[in-house]
Amino acid sequence: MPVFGLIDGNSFYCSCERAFKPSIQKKPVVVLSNNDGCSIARTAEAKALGVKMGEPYHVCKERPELSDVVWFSSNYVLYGDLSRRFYLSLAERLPKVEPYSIDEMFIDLSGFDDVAGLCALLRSEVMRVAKIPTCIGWGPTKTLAKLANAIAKKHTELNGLCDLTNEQTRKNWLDRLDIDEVWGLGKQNCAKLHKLGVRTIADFVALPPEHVQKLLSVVGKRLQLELKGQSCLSFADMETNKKSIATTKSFGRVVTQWKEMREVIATYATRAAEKLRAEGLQAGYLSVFIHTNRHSGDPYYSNQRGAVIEPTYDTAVLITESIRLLKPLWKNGYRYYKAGIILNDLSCLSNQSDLFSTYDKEKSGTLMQVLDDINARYGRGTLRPSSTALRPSWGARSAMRSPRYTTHLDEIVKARSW
DNA sequence: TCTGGGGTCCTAGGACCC
DNA sequence: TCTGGGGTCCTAGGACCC
Repeated sequence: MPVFGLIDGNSFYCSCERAFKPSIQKKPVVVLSNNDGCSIARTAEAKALGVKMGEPYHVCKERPELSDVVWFSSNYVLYGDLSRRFYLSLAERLPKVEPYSIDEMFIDLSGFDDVAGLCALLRSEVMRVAKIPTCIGWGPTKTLAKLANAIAKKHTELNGLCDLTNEQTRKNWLDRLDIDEVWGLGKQNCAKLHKLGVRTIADFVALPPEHVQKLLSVVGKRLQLELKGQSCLSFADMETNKKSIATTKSFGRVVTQWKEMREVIATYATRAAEKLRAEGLQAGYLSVFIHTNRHSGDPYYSNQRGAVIEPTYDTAVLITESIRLLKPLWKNGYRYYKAGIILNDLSCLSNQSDLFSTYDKEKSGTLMQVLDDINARYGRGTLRPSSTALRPSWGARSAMRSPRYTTHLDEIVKARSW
């Protein structure tokens, strides 16, 4: 029988910040979203003080009881690098590790005699190598592993481990836990189920499957089977490619001029193209959106447009197409606050020139390779299209970003300051 | 002044085809 | 009076996740 495990980092972004700052080990720590907009990671101490997930920073700042909180702008370069170390320390000891997000991985624990002993070892290794405290849950399906992990996190007396392979143990928990603990049952679905009087996970599991499918589609039906111990979600094939690549960001200040918006879109398209090439992919569908801020009281306007394009990974082509899509979206007089580019219909790139191609793919490939090589060596933005901005005035704020300790030599930890 | 960014999967409905 | 049906592809939008 397969055993699925889920390991995840506790308050991952905060733990990354703590890894290089012993002075904040016991302090309440919060990491903020892009643009220092709202809270996205909180330590237990910060949660105890009442900092909510997604709470705006400008509101938190005014609360006197939060004066001791240590705030950080997000530092994705640092978190990404520690996530890589986290992954490597697991991959060294396990046959299959499937990263699910930056801070959690599914692991294959099938066939081990002492799973609890192994998991305790994995936790201490991740702590040693990446300085990240973790929890591990496991069971016969992914959904149960995820649930076990949530239990381990909440119940500190379990020492970070929770085993749901035993049917009786499982039943005890399912009787006690509310349906909103289930991975995949969100607000809307829980509301539907509450209307039917379904409260606990055991209640949900007891519903007739046809009934569940009618209410929650095949997703709900699958969830129910998974909770019963019948595995429907297998380990993902690591070869499977991404379905979409996006660069969507709010600005550090509102944008009101067409000239600036054109620069935004060119910059985002350039970044999206870099991500695309880093994955060895090309895109066959491109969409662009812009909107104003719906919270600010400004007149709200939001629009989006997409188009099928000849599959490409070429920055210049993607910029041209993006600007073409942007033109009909633009309306003078609005205070724009966010824009984005989304690439879809991704396929592995081929260098063979298409018979009907309107541009020279071989030449484009060479040029992009040179561009990426130079930027890899000398830093992103060393070589860039003239329509883009390197440090634009509309760029995001991140006043409280910690040093990128592990990836930038000039930002390395100082053992002693002179 | 100030409320994230980047993903996945599923469904419905229109266009088009024979 | 009676005016097909079934299939595919594309796109938009909803719900969910971290």
